[in-house]
Formats: sequence, structure tokens, C-alpha cells
Amino acid sequence: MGTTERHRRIADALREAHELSVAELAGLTGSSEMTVRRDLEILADQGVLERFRGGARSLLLRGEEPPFGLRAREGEEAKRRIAADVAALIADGESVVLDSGTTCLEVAKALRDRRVTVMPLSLHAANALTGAPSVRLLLPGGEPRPGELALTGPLTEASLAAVRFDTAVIGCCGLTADDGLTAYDLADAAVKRAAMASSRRTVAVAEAAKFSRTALAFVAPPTALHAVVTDVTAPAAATDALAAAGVTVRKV
Amino acid sequence: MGTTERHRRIADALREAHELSVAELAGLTGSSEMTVRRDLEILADQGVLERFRGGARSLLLRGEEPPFGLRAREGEEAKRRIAADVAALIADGESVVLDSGTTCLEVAKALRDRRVTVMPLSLHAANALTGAPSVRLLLPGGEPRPGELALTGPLTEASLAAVRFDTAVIGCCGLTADDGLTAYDLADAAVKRAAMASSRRTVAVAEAAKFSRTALAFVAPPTALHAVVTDVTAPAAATDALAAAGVTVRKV
DNA sequence: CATAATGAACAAGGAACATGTTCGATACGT
DNA sequence: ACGTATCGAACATGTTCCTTGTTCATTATG
Repeated sequence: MGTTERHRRIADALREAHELSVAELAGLTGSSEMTVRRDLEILADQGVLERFRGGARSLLLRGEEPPFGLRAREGEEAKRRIAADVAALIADGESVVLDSGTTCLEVAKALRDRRVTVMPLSLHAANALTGAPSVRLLLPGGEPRPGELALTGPLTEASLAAVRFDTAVIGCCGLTADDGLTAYDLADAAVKRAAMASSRRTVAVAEAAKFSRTALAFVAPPTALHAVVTDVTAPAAATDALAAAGVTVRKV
Repeated sequence: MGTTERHRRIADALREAHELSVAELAGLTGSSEMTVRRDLEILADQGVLERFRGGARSLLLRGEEPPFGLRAREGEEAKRRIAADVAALIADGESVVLDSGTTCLEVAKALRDRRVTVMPLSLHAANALTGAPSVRLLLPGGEPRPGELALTGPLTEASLAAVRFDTAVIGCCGLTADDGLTAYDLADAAVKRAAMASSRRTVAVAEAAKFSRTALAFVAPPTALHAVVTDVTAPAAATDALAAAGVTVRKV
């Protein structure tokens, strides 16, 4: 079993059982206790769990967002397909503002060899695009949130206000026809709104799981979106409701 | 011989001999021709040299700046000492704007465990500071220059204008009592000036080699500097002249 | 057209990483 | 305060990835 696979299993097991002993986790993963301890130390640093003598307890009980490193490994294949489709929606020469989040990071990778202007809203995406000779990279100012490295704050909003884009590619934590597009973080939501306000059209990206969630911070109603790109496993009821609200839904 | 050591030798040899054959470079480095070809491809991508059939010729003949990857490995020890001294000049709780360049990157590493607010002017320094729990990181907007990843342009200057710092740590390409502080890049020079204008005091960092150079873009006269940190090998004539202009010179 | 350089493909060597084991130190319950 | 269980540092082993060298078919040059 690979390291990341084991981390995922430990995090999942703790989300269900609240807390587990090191011995239980070692049995569950089939590895030694020492390895589990090393994993727990890493996951504790990421804020996934809290150590106590003999075991660990999950910190992801409520509607909180798992940390970046964990989410990046979930549904990678679906995210890549979504990203490829989004890249196909963008024409050469366009200017794009690219939201933070793991799905948008895949979009960044998909845009590396395209002739486009990109303003990424997270350092992860920025790093994915540096050194790409055909991409003109514009960085907004702001304060990178730990782990996520999403840029937020007045500097970010000021940078966005100074530029106009053809397309905004926006990620989300929840997306339903009733509640619209929602995010876990209030500051993030403000940046998403600013990015959309500076763009002619908005493309939202959302894996299937997003359609059954509504997060804390409201960003925009479905009518503000021009297209939503999701994967084929998205529930038809949810996507039909969005389509009825006038959004173009692409399942890839 | 390590890879970076070999790259350095190849670049140095070409700077002296203008152009050399692959066979000559293979003999010089004691490695196979295939390895030299692979090295030349990498260095050509970095803009260090130009390939031609049978060998390569240097592109660093004039007053041009060697690429970031090469400079980072030169005088590492001196840069680390300078960086440690600069970090000691900065008090806990201070806000600092940190210039681009390899020496300032070392300063960023030296500040990782300090309780300070830092706005780095290059993505290299920004990446060195992400994940540091005690550092409040502020990113300016701007366009990262390839390789260097130095942020420049109107967005950078606007971000700097919106904030006030206790200390500006400024790198340079040349520093003399007559010509003042100079840089290779005009856009960089404008950013340096904006950073200094937003700060109460300016600390310049300069390895010994900088005192015998004057680069294209003028940034500031010596009188605008409050302190210069350099290494012990800096020529006394140059540092004395700066001291006479009212600058505190620290040799470490 | 002949010769030399080139770069792709494969193989060997070594460095870096992940994992497991051992053992002294440390924290907890009684 | 004592005994027990947990912890994490240090070492040993296995695995993977990166670097280097060799071979050979292709390509450029005179």
C-alpha cells in the first residue's frame, strides 16, 4: 500500500470512528505501529487529526473541509477529465482567472501548453504554471491561506479589480440549484465573487460530490454561471435542476 | 562530480573560451559525451549557452546576468552568513519587504521560524516561506519573470503602495559609492524603488562581487540605504567609500 | 555520398526514500 | 512511587527513482 493510500484510509477510518488507537490503525492498514505513528504525525501537522497518547481523533467531524493534500488525491481521474474539458472551452489568446482548489489545479496543468493569459488565485496553481513558455502568468496579491495556498484579502480583490478576463474558472465546495454556489471560507467566497465580477463568463467546475453539499459561504446563484463542468457520475436530478435554471451542464 | 558542479564548470569554461566542443567539455569534466550533451541541453534551456553542432558557445559574454539556478549555487556559504546577519537586524513583530534574488532567498529561509510579516517580491522566496506557521505572508501581485520568478509590473507596484513596512531588504546587481545601487532589469529597479518608498529603513545585501559592478538600471544612491550587509571578502576601499557616505556597513 | 554528431532506448550504478525493528526515555494509571 | 505501555530516535533493510554510460539508428554537414 502506498503512503497516500494509507493516509486516506486512516483519515477515512477516523472520520467514521471519531477516534482509534494506533494498534487498531496498524491492523487496519496492515503496517507497523511505527509507520502509523509517522503517518499520524504528518496528518496532525495538516490539521486532519489530533494526537493523544495511544491513538488519534479526527478533527474533520463537522462540515469542515479536508486539507489540500488529502483532497488532491481523491477522484484524480475525474478531475483530470473535467480539467481537459474546461481547457477545451478556452480559446487560444484568452485571458482566464483560475480559482483555488484541487480541481482548478488540474485545470492549470491542462493549460500549461496553451497560449493563454492566466491569473491563478492560489500559489499551487501558480507554481504549476511557472516555466510554461506559452503562458502569460499574472499573479494577484494577497495572503496565502496555509495548506490551501489560496490568495485572499483586500490585496487579492484589488488585483482582480484592476484586470478584466474573458473567462473565470471557479471551483466550489457545494453547488445546488436551490442554494447556488457555496464555499467553506468567507474570504474565499469574496474572492470568487470578485473574480466573476471581472470576467465576461463564468465556468464552474464541480465533481459529483459537490452537488449534494451546501457550504457556509454563499458565492453566487446558479443564474450567474454560464456553464458547469462535472463528471458522468453526477446525479441527474441535480444537474437537470441546474440546466432548468439556464446553466449549460457538461458531463465528461 | 555532482550535476550542479558540472554545470558550473561547463558554464565557467564557456565564459572563458567563448566556445568549446562537446569532446573538450567531456574531457574537462571527466564524464561521457552523452552526459555533456544532456547538460548542454539543460543549460541551453536556461539561456546560459547556445548549442551548435559539435559544441556550444556561451551567451553570458556581456554584462548579462547568469540565470537563477546557476547563481543560487555560487557563494552559498557567504550568502547564508549574510542572511543570518540580516535576520538578526530584524526584530520580532516587524514587517519586512523582501526583494528577489538568490541572497534574499537565503534571507527568506533565515526568517522561516521568526514571528514577522513578510512580503516577498519573488515566488522563490514566497515558496520558501509557505507553511511557516509563525510568518504572516503577504504576496504582492505582478508578473513573475521566467526563471527569476521576480514579481514586477503595475500590479506589484500597486500592492507595494498599499502597505507600509518597517524594513526593506534589497538585493542588487551592482553597488558602488559613485553609481549607487543598480540592477540588470529596469522593471526590477522600479519595484525595488517602490519597496524602499514603502519602508522606514532599507537594508541592502551584497556579496563581495557586487562592489566591482555597475549594472544598467539605477535604483538608488548610497544615501538612501541605512545599512549594507556583505561578507568579509568585500574590498575595504569600496566599503569604506560607502561608510563615508553615511551607510552602516556590516561584514560577516 | 561519407563522416561525424546527435538523441532515443536500454542497462547498471547509486542516492534517496519508505518501512520495519530495537531500545532507551517518557508519560500515564494505580 | 512504581510498573506498564507508549513514544520516538537510531539503525538496518528493501524499494524506487534519478543519474550516468553504452549502443545504435537517424540526421546534419562538408
